[in-house]
Amino acid sequence: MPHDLKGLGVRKAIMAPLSPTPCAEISDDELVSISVRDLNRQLKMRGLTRDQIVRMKQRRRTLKNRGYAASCRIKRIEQKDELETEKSQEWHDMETMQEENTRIREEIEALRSKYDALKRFAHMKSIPLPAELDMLP
Amino acid sequence: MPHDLKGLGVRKAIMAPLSPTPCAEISDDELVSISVRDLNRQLKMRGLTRDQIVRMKQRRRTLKNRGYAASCRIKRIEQKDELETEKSQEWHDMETMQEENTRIREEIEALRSKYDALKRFAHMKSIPLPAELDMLP
DNA sequence: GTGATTAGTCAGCAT
DNA sequence: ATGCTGACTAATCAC
Repeated sequence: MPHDLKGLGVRKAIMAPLSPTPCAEISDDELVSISVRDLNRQLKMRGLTRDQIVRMKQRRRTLKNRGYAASCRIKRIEQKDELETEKSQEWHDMETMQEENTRIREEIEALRSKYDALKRFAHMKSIPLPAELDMLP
Repeated sequence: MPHDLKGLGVRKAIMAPLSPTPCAEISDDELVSISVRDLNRQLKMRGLTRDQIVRMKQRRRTLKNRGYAASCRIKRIEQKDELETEKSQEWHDMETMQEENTRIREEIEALRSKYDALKRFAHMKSIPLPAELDMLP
């Protein structure tokens, strides 16, 4: 998953002390994005000393690390948001089911009383009910 | 909330470059824990230069910051754990309610068929039922 | 080498 | 001064 290093709230003021090398010509954006092969080509093209090359490589690594750290933070925030979203969704489902449950309980209550009324009616009319119809589960 | 700076996986190797001051005698543990007043007393007692005092104060701040960062991370982890715990608890409650719901639905079904049987019985015996007892809600 | 993660440093905000 | 947090550096680990 190639990550987009841009737009991550970079603290540019801190960059300066990291690049005391006046050999520039290669921007940070290029430095982190071009391939190692191309970078080596570029470094050789301009006549950089061994030391300057090492510093460039280190700088590349640092810039990469900066991006990794940023995406790590973003990931953390996204996971937290996801958890909270799922939680509130579950809470909502819970609420719905709770209501459904209440509704069903009322329905059962209504059924029960209707059944009782039916049995009272039978008793009033002195109609004997078969045993299996006399008892409610 | 005074925080416990100990046992936070301190990278001691990194401390060295921060204290090039040979004026020690005050350990890091003391430095972060004693009050400002006591620290000032100690600094005056030993004859530290203006510069050394500034460095000591800065070092104190850095040590404090190290602790703050650690507790900040711990807090983040705890909050995440809390969220996950609450979520799985809700999931469990959900499961329970789901079962309850199913149970009630079966109960209602049983009631309904019993009621129907009662009505069929009445019809068989040619017993006229009052309208309000003939219809189920 | 790349990417992720952890501990630590520092700046900036709020108290 | 203190405490917290975001952004960054550096170390370390897995691949």
